[in-house]
Amino acid sequence: MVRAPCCEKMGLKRGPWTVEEDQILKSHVQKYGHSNWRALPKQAGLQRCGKSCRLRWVNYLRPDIKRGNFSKEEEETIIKLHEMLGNRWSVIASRLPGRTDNEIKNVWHTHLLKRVKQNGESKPEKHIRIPDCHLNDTELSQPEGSTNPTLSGCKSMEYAQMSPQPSSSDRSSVTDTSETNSPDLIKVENIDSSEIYPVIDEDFWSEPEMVENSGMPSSSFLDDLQFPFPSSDSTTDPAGCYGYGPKADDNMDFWYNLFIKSGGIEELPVQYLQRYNYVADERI
DNA sequence: AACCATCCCAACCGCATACAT
DNA sequence: TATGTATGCGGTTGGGATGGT
Repeated sequence: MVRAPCCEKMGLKRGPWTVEEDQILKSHVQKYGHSNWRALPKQAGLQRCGKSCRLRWVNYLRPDIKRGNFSKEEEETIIKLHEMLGNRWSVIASRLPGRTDNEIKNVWHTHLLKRVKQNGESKPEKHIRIPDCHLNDTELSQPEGSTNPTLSGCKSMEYAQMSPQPSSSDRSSVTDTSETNSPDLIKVENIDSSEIYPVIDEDFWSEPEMVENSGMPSSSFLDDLQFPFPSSDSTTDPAGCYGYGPKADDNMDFWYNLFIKSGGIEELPVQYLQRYNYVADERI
């Protein structure tokens, strides 16, 4: 059964916004903020649902929205980021101050996708999906001169210069930060890759200790694995991070990609992920 | 001028996640 | 821990604008 749209319940208005509605919403948000979108339309006297108000504000009324066509540079940035991140429009938008995820998504589908196809710019076989908890302003990059990370195996590692990830509700703060440093655009190529990829200690490269005839790493080897998730109490276990990270799937994708692309101990990720009911075959 | 096809974008929907209790 | 609610995100769509015939 399909859930009825929220606006239908109360006979609330849908469709295009009028100038009057825009004015009411804009002045209300500027005056009182938007701590509670659900209550906002009632307080402001709008016959709209909170979701609709939020969308209108975020995509159109926000004062920092940049209008007009995308510059060549902006388009290049979108293409580049899309190649790295896939359809993660909100993350891409956070790199383009004044542009909304909706706008970027539209531009991608109407212009850029065609251009990319025309130019024969192929999509990577698989995106390296960095967990959201690791995506901050300085973390959108890749190892120098390569599309994919080249880590081989993983025993212990730590992140360099790990900084807290703003919550999704803080998206505007990401934009604001970049604006204070002036550039309209944050250049992908200016980001230091050492800030995102782990610093690996020597033990990292050692072969896993295997249980005889099982194809499985020994339990002591698994127990010794160090995972660099900062928010978890259980830093030795990706599943320990599962409940903490903003997007659990992203965490697993990250690890999966990391391991699968490794040349050293390919058995480990499959076995390890299966331990957490993550069907590896679907991800290959 | 009239019709049709395509483009473009604002707005919507449903799901995932975060947060509160 | 379980459940309910609020918010954010990404995919999709409706309809106005534009261009071609």
